[in-house]
Amino acid sequence: MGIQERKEREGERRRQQIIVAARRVFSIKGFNKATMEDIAGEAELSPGTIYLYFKNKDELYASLSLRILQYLLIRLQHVNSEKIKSPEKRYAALTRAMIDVYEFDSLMLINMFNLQTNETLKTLTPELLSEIKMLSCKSIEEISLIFDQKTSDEVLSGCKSSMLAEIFWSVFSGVVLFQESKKSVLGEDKVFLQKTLATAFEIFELGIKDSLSRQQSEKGGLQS
Amino acid sequence: MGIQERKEREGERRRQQIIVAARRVFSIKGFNKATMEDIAGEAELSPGTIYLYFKNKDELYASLSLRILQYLLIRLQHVNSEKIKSPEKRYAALTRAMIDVYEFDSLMLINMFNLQTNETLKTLTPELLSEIKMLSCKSIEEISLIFDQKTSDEVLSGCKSSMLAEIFWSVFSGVVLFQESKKSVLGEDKVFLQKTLATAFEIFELGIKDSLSRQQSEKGGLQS
Amino acid sequence: MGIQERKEREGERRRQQIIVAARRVFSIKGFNKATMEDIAGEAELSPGTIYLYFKNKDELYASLSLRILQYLLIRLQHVNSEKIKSPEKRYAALTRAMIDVYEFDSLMLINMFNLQTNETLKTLTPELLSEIKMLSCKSIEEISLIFDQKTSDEVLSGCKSSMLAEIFWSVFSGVVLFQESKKSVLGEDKVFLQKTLATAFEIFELGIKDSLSRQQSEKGGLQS
Amino acid sequence: MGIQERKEREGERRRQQIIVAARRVFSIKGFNKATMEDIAGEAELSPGTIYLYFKNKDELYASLSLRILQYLLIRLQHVNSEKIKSPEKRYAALTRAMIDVYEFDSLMLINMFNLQTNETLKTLTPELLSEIKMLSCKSIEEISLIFDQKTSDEVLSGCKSSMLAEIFWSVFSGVVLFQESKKSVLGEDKVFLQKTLATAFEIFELGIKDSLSRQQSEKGGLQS
DNA sequence: AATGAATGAGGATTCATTCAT
DNA sequence: TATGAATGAATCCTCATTCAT
Repeated sequence: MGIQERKEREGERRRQQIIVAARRVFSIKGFNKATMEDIAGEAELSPGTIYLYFKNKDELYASLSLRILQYLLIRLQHVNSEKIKSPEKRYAALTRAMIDVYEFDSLMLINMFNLQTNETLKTLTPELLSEIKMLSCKSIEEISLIFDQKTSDEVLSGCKSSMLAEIFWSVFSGVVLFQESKKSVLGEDKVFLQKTLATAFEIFELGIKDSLSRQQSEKGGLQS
Repeated sequence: MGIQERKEREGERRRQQIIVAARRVFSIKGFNKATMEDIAGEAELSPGTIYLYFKNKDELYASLSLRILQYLLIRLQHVNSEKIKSPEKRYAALTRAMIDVYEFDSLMLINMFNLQTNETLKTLTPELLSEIKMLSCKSIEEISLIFDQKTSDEVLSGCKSSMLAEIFWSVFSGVVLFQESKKSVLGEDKVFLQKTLATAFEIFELGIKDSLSRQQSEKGGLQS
Repeated sequence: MGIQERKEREGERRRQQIIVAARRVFSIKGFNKATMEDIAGEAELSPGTIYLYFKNKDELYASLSLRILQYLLIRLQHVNSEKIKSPEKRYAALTRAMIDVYEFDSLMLINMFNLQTNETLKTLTPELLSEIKMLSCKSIEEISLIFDQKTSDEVLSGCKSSMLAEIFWSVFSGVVLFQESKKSVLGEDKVFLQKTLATAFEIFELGIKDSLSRQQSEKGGLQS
Repeated sequence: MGIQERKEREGERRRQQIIVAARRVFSIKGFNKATMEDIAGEAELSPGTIYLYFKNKDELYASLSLRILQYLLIRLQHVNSEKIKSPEKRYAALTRAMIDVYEFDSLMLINMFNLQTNETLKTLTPELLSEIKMLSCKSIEEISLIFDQKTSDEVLSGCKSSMLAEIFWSVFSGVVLFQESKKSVLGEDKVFLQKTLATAFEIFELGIKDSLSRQQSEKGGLQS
């Protein structure tokens, strides 16, 4: 048992070793220009070894997303598990969670966003694909839940909260990707992503609050 | 001259023919998996012919972005040229412009957002790259100007309006990309992108308004 | 039309050029040890060109069999079309046909026999596979027909003639392969295959004749 | 010594274990497509272990032939050692021996026939190669001897009997391989190989008898 | 003796790009 | 200008074999 366990842990370490190398190489060279040999070299392994842990290049790339998605989901579930009553505090916790995720591994986060609108998805193992889908859906649902709880006492339907969740997620991904693109296109050196994110979330929060209060008084607005 | 002109116009038609085909193929297969032969087949031309009009695959891909960026800039400049006084109406015009751009060619728009954090950028001709940068920057500036005019009479600094512009841009791209990713990852069939976009902009607008009014009274908040 | 035609003929020439090279290389190095680069080199083409005419290595290998199978079928159909009355002469024509096929291209013939009991079959295009099956079946049927006509006036059922055809075919392939193996295993230099084949066919003929005459008198023997 | 012996016996058991697994895998996937890992898995051993018992893949494959060849030779020697006088009974014993060999291990038999015209031969150790050659030659010689004895009192030269032996061998291998190919190419489900073999041998026997009797009377025919 | 993770050379295949027509 | 056959470098991936444990 102890041996079995140690071996599995050893294998997991290898996987991480490869993932770390792949992350570095992919983020420098991009998916297409990065070769498996590059990654093997970065991981100080031979190319063949990578294939002991990942079926092919596409799956290796997609696996990068998995870790950040897992972290994201755990972080969001944690927010919900705290059963925060005040909507404002719940929203603040959500915002904090997203920024945490970003800080946890921004490179992988960007990889993930790229993956999601990418041809690579179409060539993945069904297992990996459904794992990614499952994690994505669950995360959106958790965000939705945060908004749902928040707005349940404020007369907003569930359908509305899922849309809020999607928009919130969009704002997040949009800001992250835009900041990334600024580096390459707009030539900005220092990126104040956190500040921008915080501002974006703040604007978003204010907007929702206002929307809610208007709905209470007018029973109109966003529902249409 | 007449002949010269007709030839040029003929050439421009060919370029468009190729661009249209490339747009279709790229949006179905993605940049990496799409081959020049695919595109040539779609355009009912031979591979060699494409190289008479585009230096290589990367430039062809980048050209797709160029057209939409040009349209975007023109649309934004038009908003500003109208010298709308009321901040609310100016914001509404901006929102309308963005949705126009989206409807003009959503496929290319998505391509462009992908391009920005993509390896493709790294291999472009300097001319094309700077063209893209220039258009992107100008567009952001135009948006910034819209917010600037809006808020100039509302005690917000220029730095603030450029950040608003960036966040607005992020929200836009985030929503567009998220809707795209929903198709492939989340498995949604019908996508109500326009509605989502409208809602996102509405929330954003409410948030900004609230932020502004709070600033007036408290002289705090977002500036920090 | 003339241009179209010339191009097609040009393409067919290329195919033959590749097939000839492949035949040489496969027969020297065997399937596994022969590389596509070897074949390309032998054909004085680049590796990529081969893939314009053959889907992959397996299909190229299988295509070698196609030509000999086609020749075989035509040769057998010709025998049947001659409507030879005398059973002895019909059998002689069959024997001659088989030896012709062998002389036409013995290397390809051996390749074909190897192919038939080979894993390669499992990875072919359905089209190519069914082409091979069709040709094989038709050839056996033609042989069967030769025996059928021969024995129709000799009280043998169709089932019997198809078995005769299979055994005849087996004798043929067995002799060919054995002679080939003698080269590599038994170290024989000069191969008297024709003589051996002729003898085998002669023995086979005598055996059938005898069998038939016995059946007539005894109504027993082979049918059981 | 006791320990030594037990170890050797243990080792021999392992060899057999591997051979049995290899036979299965090779016959399902063929030589090229079968991997050492496949075989190791089938034998419930690790890849490394196989290399303790067999020098490499080629030798393992060749070893499969060795066993059947050894069995064949013993069986044929047994026929000759019986000193059967009647030519008919000797021939019947030969036929019985061949069918025995087929039944002993048809999979390996087919493998062996494939081996003979295969690239594999070219990479064997000289020792193994000469072992195979030796067994093959001896077997042919034994068959030849059976015919020789048969025909010695029937005025046929030794050259003639060796040719008979080769043809007999060819008929045997041809029928076996053809039946195998029927499975994959002709799509037959039930294979009446034994019956076909019996028929083929019967035809062959009748042919030889007839040939011999004709020779006696005419002093012509096959000798040429 | 047995393992099985790691190796890395080797080969099939692809595809952007060219160029003779 | 247009073609599309040909190219061949580049790269993914396999798998027989090894060797430290």
